[in-house]
Amino acid sequence: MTLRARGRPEFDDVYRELTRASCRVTGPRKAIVTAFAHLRRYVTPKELHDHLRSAKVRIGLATVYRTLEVLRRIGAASAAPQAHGETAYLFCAISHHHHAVCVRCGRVDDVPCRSVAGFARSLAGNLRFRLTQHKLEFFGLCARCS
Amino acid sequence: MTLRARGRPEFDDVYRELTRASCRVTGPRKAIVTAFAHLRRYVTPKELHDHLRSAKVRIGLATVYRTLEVLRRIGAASAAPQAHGETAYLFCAISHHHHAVCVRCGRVDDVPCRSVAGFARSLAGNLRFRLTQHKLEFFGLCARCS
DNA sequence: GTCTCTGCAAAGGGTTTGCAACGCA
DNA sequence: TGCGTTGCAAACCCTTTGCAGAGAC
Repeated sequence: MTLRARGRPEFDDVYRELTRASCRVTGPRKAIVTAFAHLRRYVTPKELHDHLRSAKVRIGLATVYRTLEVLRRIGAASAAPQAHGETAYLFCAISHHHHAVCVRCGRVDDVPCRSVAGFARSLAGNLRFRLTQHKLEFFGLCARCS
Repeated sequence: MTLRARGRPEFDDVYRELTRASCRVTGPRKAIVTAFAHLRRYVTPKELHDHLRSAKVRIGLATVYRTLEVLRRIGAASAAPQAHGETAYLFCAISHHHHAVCVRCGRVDDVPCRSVAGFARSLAGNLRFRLTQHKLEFFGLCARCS
């Protein structure tokens, strides 16, 4: 397993999914998608809103919240509730994968979901990512329930 | 790797850690620890508060919040921010480990953190836990930063 | 033209804080 | 007795909602 840096964000994929979900491709939404994809890290709605405003884009905070929720619904963003109560979002490809988050610069690369064996191998040294933390949780049925 | 059901909660370990952290072992804190450990699943502060009140324990919601934060700090609880904005807490042993959460009954068992190889083996069939979902995220330094 | 989206402001809801009384150590 | 803790209520802050006007298709 190797880390695959995301290429140029494919906005068209996102716009297509929006249309498929009966959502409109509006100016504010395009501005949000562009800034969101450009940042390439987890951002809070407020952060994204500030970013847009400082780029002279007149937009409401509520619109950022609503758009991020829509993007999450169509699979173009992943949400990560933070400890402080805020929710951070990451622009990402519309497919199942994991993330490798750099704790220094915040950059996020996609980690394709192959097999657990591949995961183990990568930990042996192939992964060009110095792991310092991992978060792992299992969900399923315990012995009594299954 | 096998699932190890937590034995009788070791309250004394918790009280010892509290003392070590210059925190006092008070009546309200004992009540919270007892109820918290008894529940053996992720609970929100409000849920725990309601549980205590219905058990005729007079206690303030703010105290529950403050105590859960203290327990998290000393390692006796793990916090999991929820999608809705709430934070759920789980009473757990004071050592590094993972969790196996039953999606039906909510029961949580500790999964000792051995090696990744052990993790892979367990997935091959030793784990008496039917996995239906997993959540995995890496934190560290990317190639550029390290 | 229709139906969704937008910005603004107010409401909502979880969490934190200020403070005087309380109670471990 | 000293200092951390508690309960209550108000303050805080992130997020959602209501609504009238604007805009996509």
